[in-house]
Amino acid sequence: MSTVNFKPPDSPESDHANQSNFEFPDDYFTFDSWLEDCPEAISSGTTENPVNQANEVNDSAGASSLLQGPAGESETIRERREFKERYAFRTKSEVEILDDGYRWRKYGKKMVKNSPNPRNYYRCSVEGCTVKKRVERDREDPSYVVTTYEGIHNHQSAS
DNA sequence: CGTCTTTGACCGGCGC
DNA sequence: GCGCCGGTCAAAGACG
Repeated sequence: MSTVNFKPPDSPESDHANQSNFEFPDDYFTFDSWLEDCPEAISSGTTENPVNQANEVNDSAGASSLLQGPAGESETIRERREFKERYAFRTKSEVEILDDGYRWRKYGKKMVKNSPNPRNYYRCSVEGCTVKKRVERDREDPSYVVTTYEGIHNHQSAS
């Protein structure tokens, strides 16, 4: 199954636009303001199983670069609150190209040091839509894919 | 013919 | 001041 129809929670009201039944991933997470600002929040009260999931996402994400310096202990990290709506999903899939009903154009690939797997950057093909998508494989579970949506679609599903 | 993938290079920020 | 790292761009090619 390379095609998974699913609608992000930030989607407008076009629920049953052309897909009313979407497969809900095994693992699924949503972040309103990401967790790089308060990594403690997810590790102190939101975690039921601190074995992986949120911890994995947090650790494998860019947050690690902010937390890697326990010696420096910079407190000015949280000064940056310019993030928009960001949603991270952890899905069990063979392929990272999950079709969510929108058209994505890949604009970059990068190898992150924290992960042996490359990270893919996608962007919505629709002009005027600034939604971006970041897809990365799980560091310890190659069968899992971490998809991070950034922004909100200001148009209907184009597909 | 139009659209999208790919790859390397480039850039800016932050850390040291 | 330099180096590292993540993120983005851009040209060429592939593909339908």
